[in-house]
Amino acid sequence: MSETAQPVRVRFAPSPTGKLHIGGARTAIYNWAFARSQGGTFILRIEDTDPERSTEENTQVILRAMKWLGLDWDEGPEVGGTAGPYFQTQRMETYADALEKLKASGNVYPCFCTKETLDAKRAEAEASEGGYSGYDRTCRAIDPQEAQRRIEAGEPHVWRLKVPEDHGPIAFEDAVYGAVSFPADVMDDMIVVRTDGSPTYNFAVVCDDANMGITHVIRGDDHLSNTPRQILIYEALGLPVPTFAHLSMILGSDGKKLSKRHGATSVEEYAERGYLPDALVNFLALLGWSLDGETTIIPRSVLSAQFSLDRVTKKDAVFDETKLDWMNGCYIREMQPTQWVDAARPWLVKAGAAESDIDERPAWYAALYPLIAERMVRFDEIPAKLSYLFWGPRTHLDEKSVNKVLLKEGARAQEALMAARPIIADASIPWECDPLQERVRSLCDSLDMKAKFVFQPIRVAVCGNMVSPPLFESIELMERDDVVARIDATLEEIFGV
RNA sequence: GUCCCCAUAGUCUAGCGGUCAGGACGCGGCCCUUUCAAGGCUGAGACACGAGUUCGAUUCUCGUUGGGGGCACCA
Repeated sequence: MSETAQPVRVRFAPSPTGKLHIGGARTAIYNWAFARSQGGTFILRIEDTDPERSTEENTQVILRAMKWLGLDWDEGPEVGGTAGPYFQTQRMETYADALEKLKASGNVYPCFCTKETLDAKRAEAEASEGGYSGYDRTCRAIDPQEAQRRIEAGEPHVWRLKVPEDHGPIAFEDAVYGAVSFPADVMDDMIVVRTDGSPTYNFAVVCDDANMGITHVIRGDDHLSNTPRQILIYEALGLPVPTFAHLSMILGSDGKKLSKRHGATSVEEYAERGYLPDALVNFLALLGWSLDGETTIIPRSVLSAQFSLDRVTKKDAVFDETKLDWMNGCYIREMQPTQWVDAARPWLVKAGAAESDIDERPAWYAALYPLIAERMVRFDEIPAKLSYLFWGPRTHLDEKSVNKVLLKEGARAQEALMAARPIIADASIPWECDPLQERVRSLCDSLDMKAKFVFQPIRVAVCGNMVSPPLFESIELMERDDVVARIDATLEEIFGV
């Protein structure tokens, strides 16, 4: 990025036609990281020119997702900026100005062909041997005087770019793909302004990027073929062409473009399922970029300092949720207990905690962290894994666990439970993990049982399941009477004593 | 159909003419252990194919095959 001494300005430009999806999020992350690493400016622009599909609600969802991901923008909605406004629908006069400029320079001409005849021609061409190869330039041949008369007579028309006849191949140096070249003769005279006077996507993008002083256009691969068209517009407008950097696609596990049937595709859904924004950012950053090929846990501080376009891959990447899970677990294990409580709050409530209780006993909730941190990868596992802490005196026995640990062991399990019960009920023993555990361990010796034959029945009785966080660390966090009550209930329910 | 792009294990990737082809997820084994995890050690697993260029190709060129994207008065 040395050929331009000017400061870096990049933008992420989503259309509010849906939620922020995974692919868009990665594009946003790369733009953000590139701006941060270059000391540049990161701009957020909303491309809402499609009134049919754009909604205010989607705009809000996108802004919320950006904030959740921690991708702060320097210019854009809510923060403003000198290159605004940042909604395309509010920049209509800039497109009108650009059109006037193109008319004046003769780089554009009116086209009176109706959508219907165009569609018919295209259908016909597609059915024939050669296939469709773009607009046939019928109206380009119309005499300017004649065209002017028809416009004044009120005939509906669009404006098309007059692609130079003698234009050589359109070549550019993509920051990711390297040298890319398109033959100019396959470019048709694209529509730049529609019948209703609104700009088409390619035209609006060029106007905005130019007016906003964008130096690097970092966007999805699906725009690679649009790039030569946009370059033609830059040229017609006499504007400098920015550096382009195209990003490969993110595919689903079946190698097909990521879509609804692959499950969660929006950032919002990942938040709801209990992924940490730092983990998602880290994971997405690595989908097409590497720091050194070795490092996988990359904090955003490193990302924002070390990101570089020359380490971006050209190959499409498959989104592998298994690895995201692992990475989320890594980030959970690095949290501070109080931080974890904050993040876990909605799921703790689902597990049975009262909001007020979380506020009143922060230390107790923070104590859950060491019990669960290395046993969870997503926050939505919390209800299933920690609800036993909120059962009070009742227990909810898992059938499979009962069969395997209590019924199958029969007398031995009953014996262990009955022997452990007085220890747990003994008020002279401090209600703490270590002394309780110590006493139960020595019980194993006196009963001549292996530890698991004593611990597992207690675990099932108290936690309801043969799989749980550490037993006495959990018991310590509960009330003695409740624990005893659960053992009694189990004894009665399973063994009838 | 046409134009453009891509190609290292199941997945994410390192590599930029000579490497035991490296790392991570996942998978197998062992250790630890009251369950499950986490952690440590360890094992299996890849250069799509075919021609060139070269003393030597994963790496450079061409072709084949496979995959992806564009070709709208959508963005």
